[in-house]
Amino acid sequence: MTGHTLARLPEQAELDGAIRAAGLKVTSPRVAVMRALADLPHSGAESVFAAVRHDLPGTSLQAVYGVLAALTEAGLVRRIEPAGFPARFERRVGDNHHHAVCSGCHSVQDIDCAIGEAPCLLPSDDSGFAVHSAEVTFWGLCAACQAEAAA
Amino acid sequence: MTGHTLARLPEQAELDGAIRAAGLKVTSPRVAVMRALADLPHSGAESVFAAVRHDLPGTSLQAVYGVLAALTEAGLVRRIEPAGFPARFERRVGDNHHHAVCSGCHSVQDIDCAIGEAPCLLPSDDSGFAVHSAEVTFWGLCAACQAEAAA
DNA sequence: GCAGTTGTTTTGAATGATTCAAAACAACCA
DNA sequence: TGGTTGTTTTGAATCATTCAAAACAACTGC
Repeated sequence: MTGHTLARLPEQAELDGAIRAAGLKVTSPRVAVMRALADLPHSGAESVFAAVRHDLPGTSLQAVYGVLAALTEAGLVRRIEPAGFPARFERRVGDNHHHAVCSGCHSVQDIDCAIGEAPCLLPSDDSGFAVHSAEVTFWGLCAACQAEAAA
Repeated sequence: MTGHTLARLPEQAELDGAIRAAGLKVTSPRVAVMRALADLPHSGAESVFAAVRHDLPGTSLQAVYGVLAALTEAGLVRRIEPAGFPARFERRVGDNHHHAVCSGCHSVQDIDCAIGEAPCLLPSDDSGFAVHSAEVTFWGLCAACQAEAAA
């Protein structure tokens, strides 16, 4: 589903600081969710729940939803919602990057801005529409699924 | 919600032909859905249902869902799913155009390709991802909602 | 260090969009 | 015009997500 990154996992203090800096109370479910997303970016609520449960049994799914909502609201995580799929979350925020969704395995990968810097897109004729953000989703097959399809 | 276009409404025969050409049986719910979408593009299932009911009472919501699914499958309509909203449908298919969603009134407007012709977007680094399509959603305020906000 | 306040999590239930399944029905072909 | 096949109706289920009240825990100030 979602590829495991080899990125360094953040320290406890680092996560605490980020959460506190966002004006939120530091709680174990929040830290656990942040850690889970650092480990497995583009996870859905259900996957985050599974990961959180692993080192914090007794955590409820609703708590995970609540935490994800709070973190998203605070700008600590970003929510993406590919058409036809439950929402996914990631900690990479603030840069205007985009996503590629594999139609085969439903994995999501980050894609840097297609053209130049953020905001990298502007409509050719906006008819007076004031653009605040642009969201790009690429659909196709990831390298692994192409290989499998070739076999 | 969704702006009323002034576009010419298609003739019965035109709709029948399109549906038949797609390999589907021509039924009144299908014609009614096509007509509703010609009248009000970017409508959701619920709005289409309301419009269809108007001249075809007795039509069920499930039938509308079924018709929309069949027409989408056949390539006669396109389904768009802005994050956080129920799916919307439109008859403009085959060109790779995009959408602007107003955060104020939730209306959707078509936006022509941002840069050049379709496919107008390619990732800068695709890591072997084979892109089949690119979907762009602009978020912001439509002209009307800007005017209202200014007052 | 400890109590109060405020915000968070738990528990349990509800919601909304969408889909499934079986039976009644209608379009199209011969 | 009848048969076949695909479509719609009817009724119910599903999934992701949200709501609400009560139990609880983090932070503030003492």
